[in-house]
Amino acid sequence: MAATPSQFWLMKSEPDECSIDDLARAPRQTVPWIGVRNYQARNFMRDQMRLGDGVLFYHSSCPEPGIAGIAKVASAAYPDASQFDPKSPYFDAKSKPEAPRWVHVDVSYVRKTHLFGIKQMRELPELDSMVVLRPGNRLSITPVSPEHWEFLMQALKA
DNA sequence: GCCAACGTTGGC
DNA sequence: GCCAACGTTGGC
Repeated sequence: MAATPSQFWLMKSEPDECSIDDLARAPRQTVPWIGVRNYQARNFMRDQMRLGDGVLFYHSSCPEPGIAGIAKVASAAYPDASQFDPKSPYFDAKSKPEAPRWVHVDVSYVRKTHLFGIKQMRELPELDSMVVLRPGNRLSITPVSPEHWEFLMQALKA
């Protein structure tokens, strides 16, 4: 049974760090979405994400930015261990184990798509209200409306 | 490597 | 609690 997810997200990942292929090859095809150090993005994961939510897996900061695949939310939010590791680039000296500042969810592979580039996205009037396309948007996690999700599912079939 | 956008920090 | 300086993001 594959219940239709009710909420949708776009999550940016640098393919140098974790590409859609890396996700497909990961143990149980699941990765912990560590390293988010932005409160708004954290709050989406902590307060709004639910198991099974649909995820557009987006490659950023790379030669071909765009949607590279489909994933899903695979856990509730839990503390990000890297914030307590002084050797990690994500270390946060101000975060205490008894009150972790940063949490994250796990994300699981669903399928790879052809790369749907940001340029292509910007050319489609159907998508022009997507949060991720707003000028200067820097949020690594943005909500996606059911309409945009449905449109993209159709567009990504081909 | 440039630069616009914008979140965060810290002095006041 | 304001706001300037600074750092980061991310497309180009």
